[in-house]
Amino acid sequence: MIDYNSKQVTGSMKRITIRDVSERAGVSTAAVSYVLNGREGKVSADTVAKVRKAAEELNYIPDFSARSLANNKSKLIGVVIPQTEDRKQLLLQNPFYSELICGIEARLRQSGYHMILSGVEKGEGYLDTSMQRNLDGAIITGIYQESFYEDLKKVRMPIVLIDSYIYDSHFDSVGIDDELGGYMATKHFIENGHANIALVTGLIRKDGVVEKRFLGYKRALKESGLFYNPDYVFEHSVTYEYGQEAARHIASNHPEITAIFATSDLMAMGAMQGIRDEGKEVPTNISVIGFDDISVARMCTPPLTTIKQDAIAKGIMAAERLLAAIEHADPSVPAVPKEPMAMPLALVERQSVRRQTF
Amino acid sequence: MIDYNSKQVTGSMKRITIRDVSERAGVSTAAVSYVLNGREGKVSADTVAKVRKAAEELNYIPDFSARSLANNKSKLIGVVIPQTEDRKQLLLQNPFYSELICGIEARLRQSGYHMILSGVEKGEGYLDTSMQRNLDGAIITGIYQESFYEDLKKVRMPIVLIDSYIYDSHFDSVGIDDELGGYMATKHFIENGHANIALVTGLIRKDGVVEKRFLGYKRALKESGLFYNPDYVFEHSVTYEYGQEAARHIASNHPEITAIFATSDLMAMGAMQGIRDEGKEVPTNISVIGFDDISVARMCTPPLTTIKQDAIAKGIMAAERLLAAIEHADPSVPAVPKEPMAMPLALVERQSVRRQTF
DNA sequence: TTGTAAGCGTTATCAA
DNA sequence: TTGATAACGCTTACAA
Repeated sequence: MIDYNSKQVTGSMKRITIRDVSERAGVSTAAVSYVLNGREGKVSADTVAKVRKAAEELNYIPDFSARSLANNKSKLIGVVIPQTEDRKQLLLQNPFYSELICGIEARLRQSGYHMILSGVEKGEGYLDTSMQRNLDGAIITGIYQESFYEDLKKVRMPIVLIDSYIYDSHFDSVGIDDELGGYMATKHFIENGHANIALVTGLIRKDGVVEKRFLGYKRALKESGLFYNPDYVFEHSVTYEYGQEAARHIASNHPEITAIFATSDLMAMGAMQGIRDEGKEVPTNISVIGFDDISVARMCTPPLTTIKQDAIAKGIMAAERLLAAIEHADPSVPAVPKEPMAMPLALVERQSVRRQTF
Repeated sequence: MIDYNSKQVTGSMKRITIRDVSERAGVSTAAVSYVLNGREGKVSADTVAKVRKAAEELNYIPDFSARSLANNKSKLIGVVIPQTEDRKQLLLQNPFYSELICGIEARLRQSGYHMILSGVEKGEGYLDTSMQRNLDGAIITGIYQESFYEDLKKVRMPIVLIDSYIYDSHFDSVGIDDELGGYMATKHFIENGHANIALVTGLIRKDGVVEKRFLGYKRALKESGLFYNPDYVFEHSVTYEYGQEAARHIASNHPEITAIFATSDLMAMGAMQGIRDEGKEVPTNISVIGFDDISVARMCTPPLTTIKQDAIAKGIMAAERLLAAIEHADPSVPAVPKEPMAMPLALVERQSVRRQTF
């Protein structure tokens, strides 16, 4: 029995290198490199066997830094998610992002990549990080100022944007049909007899998902011949607290409003609380629809009707497309720009919407 | 698909190296290295100025892979969190872990480190990753089989364990006084007149946080002369669903039970739903206390009374101690085992506990 | 105070 | 098929 670890591990011992393996196998380092990288066609079966045996016995573990230096491949993917405004922390509080990350990480690891998860300081770029770390690619979620994307275009690596409507040949992109989602929610209210429907939302920014949901909201109203009232749009931050605040205002100042479409479940849950704060009931007095279908949506009281999207699947898909782009390193194959990927969407009926009767 | 290999993109991006900087500044690469690493005492003020200017003009960005190769410092920290059993995904669904990650990432980035966030396959080790990436340190959350820790001891880097009761001189550790938390919750029930208190919990594993909370539960009972009934312990998985299931069972089969202590908020929320499923009310018929104070705890109905811990602060603290260990690492001096760090705890009274009267 | 040059571990080119 | 060997970009003795 060989003690594989004794050399490697004992505090003062040196790292096992490809050279150690080559010596033990009685071949060159080049041969070892070939075998260990699957280019076995370049060496004899005998050599392959010897190398494998030696590597196994020595418990050889490659050094990715050296690899990265030599061939510019780091097996490292940068993942960027938005931060909270005030504190400098990731917006992981929103379960939607957590699920996204779960999907991304799982898929990446499955292919032997690691994920560097980070936020980005306001106004800072990501170019430095991508160059320092020799990133093989990046997945960017959220929406940033234009200069951020301009920077990103300069760097030579595949990039997948999640939930962005910036269509540029430099970026691949994965999202959902947000306009449709906004339409579906609003339409559902209308079909249930609601006419005065408020929109509670985060900042409506150009090229952001929220803008599209807003557009869908307006389309549904228009299609049904309903009046679009700007006073019914409550726009601020994507937080439970703002949802609550907006709903309180609605419940106390707008008796005619019978429905609230919140562009995220977090806000919808806040809204339900706000309604209750004013002594009213969901959905008896005011109905609510959310967006995302985060896991707590089914756990709250009443369970929330919402537009479901599968964040984990979204993350997996983004990773998948990024990996495809990275591994498609064949310069001879001409580039075919991909259509942005739109993931499926569904209305999940639970108990926060009431059928209005007159 | 986008063609990342097109000439225009490739051609324009030749990497600026330390050599380019040295040539432009008219000094040696050594001088540049000194200046850029803050060892300015080794060179003249004039040289410092020239180097800074040249680096600035060329927009020099160091290559961390090369740096890592040369001096074994990667500025990379591995962060490990548990995975779901069935699917191979991170347990980020539990908001508690999300918050932990927020804290860790923010603190790490502040000091110029990056975080590789990953799960670990069942039965797999972390040794490979740590060697491949030349990690400067690692933060491990959750509890794993013993061989995992044995592996970890072999690798020469500082490691901080979060929420583990494995006290070993190889590891620093950050947690809370879980026994006290369990005691506080149970005591609160007792002070409010409850005598038949159920425990709903994840698997009680040796050295795990749950075991300690369980111990605190028993201590409180004993101290008050109450009978500890093993039938009142419902032990399975840390999920909303199990909390719900257990509570249903309790509500329908144990009319004498008036209180449920759930060892996580997620389970507590499930429990509240389960109680309602059986046509009973919280806290009118059954009171509930949770653990963690995740953000939804205050959003649910009724707002949940719980043992609050600050996950973000916990993450920051863990990162802080890891950085301290890394930066004062003196290879010649054996590490001085630190006392495990215990973060503060508090009972947050909301509306899920009723005062029993007889 | 400065510069030269020898590593660090891999990959990949090019003769043999 | 093979095996030297020159990069890759940086740090750091060691010389000058």
